[in-house]
Amino acid sequence: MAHWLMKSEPDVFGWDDLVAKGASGEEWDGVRNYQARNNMRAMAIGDQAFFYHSNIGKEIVGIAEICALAHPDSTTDDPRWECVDIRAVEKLPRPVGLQDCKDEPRLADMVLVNNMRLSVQPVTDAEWAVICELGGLKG
DNA sequence: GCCAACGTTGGC
DNA sequence: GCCAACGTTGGC
Repeated sequence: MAHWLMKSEPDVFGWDDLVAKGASGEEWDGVRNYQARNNMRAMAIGDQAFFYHSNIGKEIVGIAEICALAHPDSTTDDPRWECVDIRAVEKLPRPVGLQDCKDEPRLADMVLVNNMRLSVQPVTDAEWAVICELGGLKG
């Protein structure tokens, strides 16, 4: 199973908002970046993604799961843009901050650290395990 | 609120 | 196809 990381500004749409959507989840619309879109196209049902709060908090707060494959973004008529649906799975016992990632040598190559601006990123299995550990999950 | 980094757009 | 201008993102 592949792993991902998705960013959101919590004052626009945060972890609590995703939890409130329940099992049906939420359309991850509004992405206008080819790399991010390509990542979403590569997602499979059941893939898991870290949910990252940008700007406010700057930390990974929980784990979400892909519950719908990439489909046209309903917020635009532009056929280039697609999005997946995600739903909340589990909150991290301890949020993992951006600084925590920068301070962790095993995460030195993480996209979050090196290409800060990409809003939908792949996460390697090794990085996933490290962050689960830092976040207080068994993995 | 500022500004640096990055991606996209559009003129040539 | 290049590159300058512009817009957006996101940390600080």
